[in-house]
Parts: sequence; structure tokens; C-alpha cells
Amino acid sequence: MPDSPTPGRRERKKAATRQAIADAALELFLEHGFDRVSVRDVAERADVSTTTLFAHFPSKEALVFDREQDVDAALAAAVRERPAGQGVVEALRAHALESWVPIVTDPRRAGFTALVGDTPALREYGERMWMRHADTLGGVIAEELGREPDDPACAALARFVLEVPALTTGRQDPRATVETVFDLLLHGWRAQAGPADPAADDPAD
Amino acid sequence: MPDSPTPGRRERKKAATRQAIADAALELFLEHGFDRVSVRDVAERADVSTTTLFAHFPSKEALVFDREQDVDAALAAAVRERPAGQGVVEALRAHALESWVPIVTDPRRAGFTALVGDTPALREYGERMWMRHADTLGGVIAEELGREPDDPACAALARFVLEVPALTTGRQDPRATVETVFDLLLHGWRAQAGPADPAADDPAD
DNA sequence: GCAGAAACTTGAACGGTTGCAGTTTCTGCC
DNA sequence: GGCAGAAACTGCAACCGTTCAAGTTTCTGC
Repeated sequence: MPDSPTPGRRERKKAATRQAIADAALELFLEHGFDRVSVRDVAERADVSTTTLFAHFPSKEALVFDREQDVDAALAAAVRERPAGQGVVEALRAHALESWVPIVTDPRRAGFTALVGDTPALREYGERMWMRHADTLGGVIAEELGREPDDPACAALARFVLEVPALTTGRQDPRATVETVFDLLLHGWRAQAGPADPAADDPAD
Repeated sequence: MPDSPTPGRRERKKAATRQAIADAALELFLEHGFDRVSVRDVAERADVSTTTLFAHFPSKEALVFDREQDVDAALAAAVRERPAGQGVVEALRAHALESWVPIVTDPRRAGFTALVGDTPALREYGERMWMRHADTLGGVIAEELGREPDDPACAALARFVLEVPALTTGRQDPRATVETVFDLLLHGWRAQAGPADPAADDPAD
């Protein structure tokens, strides 16, 4: 009867353990600060061994960024499934405004945002997390535009877009910053893609 | 004449120790790989204690990036002392082509370049090294253009320029990549600065 | 020449991370 | 139903980067 959804009991328990660890970690980090809490503290609070903790998370920093795993897919989707006639850069701008800005400005995540912003190790880890998707995003962009997978302009655009979160955090008006940065990218991109390029970025204004 | 006359015996010995450590480190890293050499190995080869090693270098990765310290000053100078009529972006492009590209393509540094390129920890450290100058460069750009020190567009331009090394390493034609990326930045920048802005970037050709 | 700073040393420790050997718990299959 | 084996988990010890404390040697300024 407890045959709930699809996954077996084992996977459910595993997920529960992982969740317990992540919860314990966030709780302790928010209360005492990231640097003043040891991995062993987290493991003990979650009632597991440190070995088990590292079986679920690759590093101490990863304990904090629990839920951001499908960034890759979301970015690819934002580019691939953009409205007809919309350019790649505009699709990414829309995605930034709709998906990233609300997260940063969500008051329920103020504690989390402050934790990451005030801990250098976490800031760097977070930025590197974003950058790790640069190759994927660059490849998707190139594919959409019918260019070589390692096209330098596409790689550059991908990295620049992924800098946006780093550029917005800690500013009073993230939305305006996003707009400013994407204006720069949009005009630069149009110029290099060629205004008459049919597969490129201009919605024929 | 900052330091030519009499460095003093003490400072000479200190410099010698530092050099011995850096040499030992590079030698061992190139031979066995960064990850397979411990800090204690390096210290022993240089005939110092690990404590002394960390008195000279802030981290294991810093052992590799021995000589790159005045990047900040060089970047600021490239912007501030650019020829009259030359735009900020163009000055940065020239600096990239003249100062960065030769370093990457220097065959004498092939081993070094391969070491950094093949070791994720070193790649990330190197990129973060560059990014650490983003605030300085952004401030200098803003100052040159008479904007607020935290102007978002200037901050973005600074970060994007500092991505260029990461974008060029590992490519067959770094020079062409630099040109492509700076084309993108140049057009985007001109558009946002306004084509008629006298303090901006267009040499009015 | 002497006081004190600076470079260096030894030794120990801390915290993140991994390896290993063993135990428990679940799952697939006969 | 029961068993083989995989997978989750455990405890422990170790390694590694890094730092601290306390003491020693070496140079420098006066």
C-alpha cells in the first residue's frame, strides 16, 4: 500500500537523507555563518556520517546550492523555444528578467542571498557554477544560428550572458542593470551577426 | 628609481627564498602534475618549511602564477594613457593584442600553458585572478568617461574584457578570437554610449 | 653594539575530503 | 519465500591545504 509514486523505497530514503543534510546545512549556515560551521557539524545535525554527506554533495559549498541544477536545461529551452522572430539575445534577456531577477529580489530568500553575498567562498562558487554552463549555452546558440559549435562569438555571448547574475547581485536595481547589460550585448550582437542575416537576431524592426 | 640601488641583504635573501620556492614548485608541477605534488613536497625541494612557503605565497595555486601581479596597473594605464581620440574599448583591444596574445602564444611557455589548461583548479584560479581586477578596471573606465564609479555599463564592459583571456585560451587562433570578441563589445558600446558622445568611444573616422 | 624587526623554523592542529573495510537495507529474480 | 548482490550507510584513519603558537636566527637602524 505504501507503494506511492514511481520511485522505490530506496530512492525515496536517499532523497530524504539528501534533503535532511541540505536542510541541516542551511539552518546552521544561516544561524552561525558558513565559515563557523564545519562539515562535521552539518553531518551530526543531519544524523549521518561525513562520508555519507560527501556521497550526496561534492563539496561543502554545494550544500548551499541545493536546488539549482537544471539551469542548463532552462537556458537551452529559453533559446530553443523562443517565439518566432525573436532573437537569441532577446530571448536570453527575457529569461533573465523572468527567471533570474525574481529569485534575487524575492524577500523570502533575503537570508539566503545575504549568506551567499557575504561569504566569499560561496560567491565564487556560485559564479563558477554559472560559468560551468558556458559551453552548453554557447553550443546551443551556435546550433540555433547554424554556426560551428565552437564559434568564438557564440562562446563569448554565452559567457557574457552568464556574467549577468554576478553583475546584478548587490545592486539596488537589478532589473535596470539587466537591461543595460543586454542593451550592450544586443547592439554588439546585431552588428556582428549582420543586420540582414535571416537566422540572426533582429526581429526586423 | 624605486628599488634599484641597495635592496639590502635581507630583502635579497627573501627574494631568493621566494624564487627558490617558485622554481621548485614549477619544476615539480611540470614533471608530476599539479595534483600529484603536495605543498610539503615543494617546501622540501626548496629546503624551507611549509610555514615559510605560505609566508611567501597565499595558496598553492599562487605558486604557479608567480609573475602576474601588475595586471591592474597595466590595464589602468592602457585605458588612461591611450592615444588622443582613441576609444576606451579600442585601447583595451590594443592592449589585449599587444600584451596578452603574445604571452599565450609564446612557445617557450607551452609547458606552462598546458599545465594551467589541463588543471581545472589552476584554470579557475587564473580566471578568478583576472576577475579580481574587474572593480578596478570598471572604476577607471567610469572615471575616464565621467560616469558614476559603479556605472553598470562600465562594470559590465570591465568584466567582459576580463573574460577575453578565458575565451582565447585553447583556441587555434587567439588573435582572431580577440578581434571577434572586441568587435562585439565595440559595437555594443558605441550604441549605448551614443554615437555623438564626445568623451565616448568613437574616433570619428 | 644593541634593540627590535623580520625571516625562518618546528610542531601541532583544524577543517575539507577521500579511501577502506565492514554493516545494514533494499531490490530483482529464481 | 528466500537469496545474491547492489546500494546506502558507518566508523575510522589518513591526506592535504592552511594556520597558529612559540621560539630561533639573521639582519638593520640608530
